Amino acid sequence: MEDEVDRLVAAWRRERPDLDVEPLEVLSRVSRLARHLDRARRTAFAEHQLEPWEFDVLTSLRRAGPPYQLSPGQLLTQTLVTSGTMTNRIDRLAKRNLVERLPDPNDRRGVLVRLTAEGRDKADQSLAGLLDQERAILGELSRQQRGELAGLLRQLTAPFDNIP
Amino acid sequence: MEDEVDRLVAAWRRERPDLDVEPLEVLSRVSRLARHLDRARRTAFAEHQLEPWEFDVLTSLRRAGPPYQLSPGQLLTQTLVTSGTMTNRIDRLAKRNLVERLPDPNDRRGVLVRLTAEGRDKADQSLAGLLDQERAILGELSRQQRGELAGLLRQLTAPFDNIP
DNA sequence: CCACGGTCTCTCGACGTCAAGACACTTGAA
DNA sequence: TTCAAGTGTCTTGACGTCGAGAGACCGTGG
Repeated sequence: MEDEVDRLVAAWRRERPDLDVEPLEVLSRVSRLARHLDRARRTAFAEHQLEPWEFDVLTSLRRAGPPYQLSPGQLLTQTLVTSGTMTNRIDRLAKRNLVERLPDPNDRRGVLVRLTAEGRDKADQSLAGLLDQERAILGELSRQQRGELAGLLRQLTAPFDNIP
Repeated sequence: MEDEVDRLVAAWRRERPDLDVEPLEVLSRVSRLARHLDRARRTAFAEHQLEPWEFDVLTSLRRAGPPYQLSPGQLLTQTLVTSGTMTNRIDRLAKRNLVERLPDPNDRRGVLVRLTAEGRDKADQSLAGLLDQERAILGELSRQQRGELAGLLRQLTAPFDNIP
């Protein structure tokens, strides 16, 4: 089965035979697949009246375990957005009563963001829905292939996640 | 080497041992890696005074081969953006004299977007830079591993690229 | 005890994207 | 020929993100 990247690579080989475009076979697929996933997630979350960005923040807090609170800075590294964006996100989630902002008792510059009961429910419900959808997408692959894929991707993400 | 997704999955297994979160091992890595790549591309293109979205459009036209022209609709499917976004992109690229808009001789609703000589140069220069950067990122993997990874990713992208 | 660089969060303005709809044109069937 | 449905592009308004910088606070070294 051919995909858009196969066509893209073939076109480059025709137009620029002097270049080695092999890296695109991997990384263009990563970028394009991520865009497809974004769209699929958006429609999946719509059932729960949730935007993808809301899911990202709520589930980061949910994963932290009781008492379900993290600093904005910790949320930054998990969600890969800038600080201005995170401030905005927390504002909107607080307005919807899904999270609340508390002063950090150990650092008066800091703030802690805590999940409300309502926010926790939303996180739990939408996670189940997301996993169902992702299982369907991965249905193409055998269990072993999924394992291989995860391992290869880890080798690429690890440098980004550990060095900076 | 551990990455952020390993930590994420471990946290879910602790907090929600009732759920099978294995799909995240693959798809969360895809999404996160794509964000890292976006950032890396942004800084790489800055040397050429080019934004990632400009690169996407210019190289789509470049790949088309002489006379380097495509309809906005064809550009949509290649870049995975909406039509309103593409109109806006073409406007800005035209203002920078990197592309020009021509009436489609075969369809009076239609428009053709053509690369200017300047636009073609930009595309060629920035592609070489991108490939260098991507090769560095993929340096972690052997040639054979890159091939496996590309093949597995193709299985996931093909349904998105062919069905809709 | 003070000073200073580092850290944390927030503010602000500019920008790019999206979704939905408007409009003009095309196509195929009656 | 005519008309209705389909197609291709553009317009509009709302929204989310980014980057740079400000302000408050921490902590180490002198």
